[in-house]
Amino acid sequence: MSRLDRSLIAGAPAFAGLSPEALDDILSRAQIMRLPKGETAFRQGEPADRFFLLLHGRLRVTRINAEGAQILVRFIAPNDMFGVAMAIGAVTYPGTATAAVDSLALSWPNAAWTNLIAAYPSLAVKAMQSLGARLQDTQDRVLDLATHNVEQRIAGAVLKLARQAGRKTEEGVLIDIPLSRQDLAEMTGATLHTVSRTLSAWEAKGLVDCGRRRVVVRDEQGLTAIAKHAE
Amino acid sequence: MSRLDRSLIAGAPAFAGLSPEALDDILSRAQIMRLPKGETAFRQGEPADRFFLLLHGRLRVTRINAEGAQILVRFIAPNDMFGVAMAIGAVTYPGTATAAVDSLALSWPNAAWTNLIAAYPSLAVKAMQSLGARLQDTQDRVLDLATHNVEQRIAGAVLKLARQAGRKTEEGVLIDIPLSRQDLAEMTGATLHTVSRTLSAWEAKGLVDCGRRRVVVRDEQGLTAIAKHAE
DNA sequence: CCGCGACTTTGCTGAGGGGCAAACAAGCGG
DNA sequence: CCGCTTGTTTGCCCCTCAGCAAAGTCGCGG
Repeated sequence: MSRLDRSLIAGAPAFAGLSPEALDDILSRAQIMRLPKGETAFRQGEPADRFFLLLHGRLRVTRINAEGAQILVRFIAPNDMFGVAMAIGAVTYPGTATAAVDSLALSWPNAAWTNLIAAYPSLAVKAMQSLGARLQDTQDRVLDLATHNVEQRIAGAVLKLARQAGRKTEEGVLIDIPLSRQDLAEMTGATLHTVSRTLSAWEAKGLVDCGRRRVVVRDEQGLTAIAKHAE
Repeated sequence: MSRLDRSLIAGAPAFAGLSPEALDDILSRAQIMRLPKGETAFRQGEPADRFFLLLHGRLRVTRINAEGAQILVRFIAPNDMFGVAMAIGAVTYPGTATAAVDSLALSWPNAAWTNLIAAYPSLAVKAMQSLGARLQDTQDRVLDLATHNVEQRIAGAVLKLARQAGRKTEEGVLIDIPLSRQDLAEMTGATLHTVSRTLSAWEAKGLVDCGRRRVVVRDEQGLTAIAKHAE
């Protein structure tokens, strides 16, 4: 088995500030895995036996309820840790993580978690902070759902994605993840029909430019205005 | 200054399993505070310099956005820790905690957090788990908002409150917190008008019995049916 | 190069529920 | 015990948006 180079994880905030030896130690317990587009790292309800770090690509995390309704919880970006169910005391994964594009991840067995945070306490602090940030985000989303209408919510979601996964092009900011109308609907609590209608209207006004699973933001200002205060 | 007795915090899950000496040590750095009904432990946006443990009473945590829209984030029960902004790397409190009834809390300066988790690592683990549970809860709430209609959401909220703060009476399960229509509206993303109409309809059907800031669940089964599947 | 499946668009309809307005309790302080 | 503040109820209107239906399109796999 070829050794993994420590540069793989040096960029992850969770491991920031650790010594090269520590990184090597951490890496020595990791397993690398390829996740071709469409494949899942784990599924909701499965026993949570490993945790992960995304090296490359993007994952989509979804959550489904008893009635079969689904939401898109978040996109995972490179250097994000995910599936840390053990840390939060969950025995099963609370969602499903699917590769939105061909991706590459490291994974560790759950048993490594306890050892690692004992050896590197900063890891626990970082994990808690990222959990806290996600809690804030999720609470903001509740506030958004409770107080904004659909058009405002879609605008907010698109702007957020543009910030998280935007790539500048000559036409505007391209959201660099395959993003269907259905995805946007599951992010905003709308139907794909309404999302489609809304994007069409925006396209007519020159705010965005979109195609099959593709959205380009042309007028960030305009969208921000809609997100804040639908006139 | 009178010493605080360790029995005060022995019941808190965060401190479960610690030795009496540890509890005394932790208590020695704490300050006790009375929170008469209506008073706040902290307000959203204030610099977060202390964290808390509720000893007695109930607190209501609210969060408000730039436009002035407000949601009720959660109720804090005795033995819950709250305001642990430092642990999650927040410099200001992300919400406002107000006493819903006369309450009693302990508080520690932020500086104590680092010392405490270093001395008692189980505290960090517990904190992470409770944070994880809250994240799960909040994500469920997003799913709820995105996929259920208002009546289902109100039913869900009432049932949850009955479980968290219910007290059996001869008429049914009384929710033992002053709970206005407005509160329920802020929990479910509805208007107080709609909440009022819904409760009136339920009262007519004998599902609940309610008055000023008071709700009694008479037919838990019936409410559960509504929450799951509005016919 | 064709066919099929996945994704998107658009029209129509109706109901859920928000906004507004006003009347109505129920405590609380004086 | 009265008046006022705070919380609640209810009616009416109208708009947003989901539901249903059906017709495109794009692109991949054979």
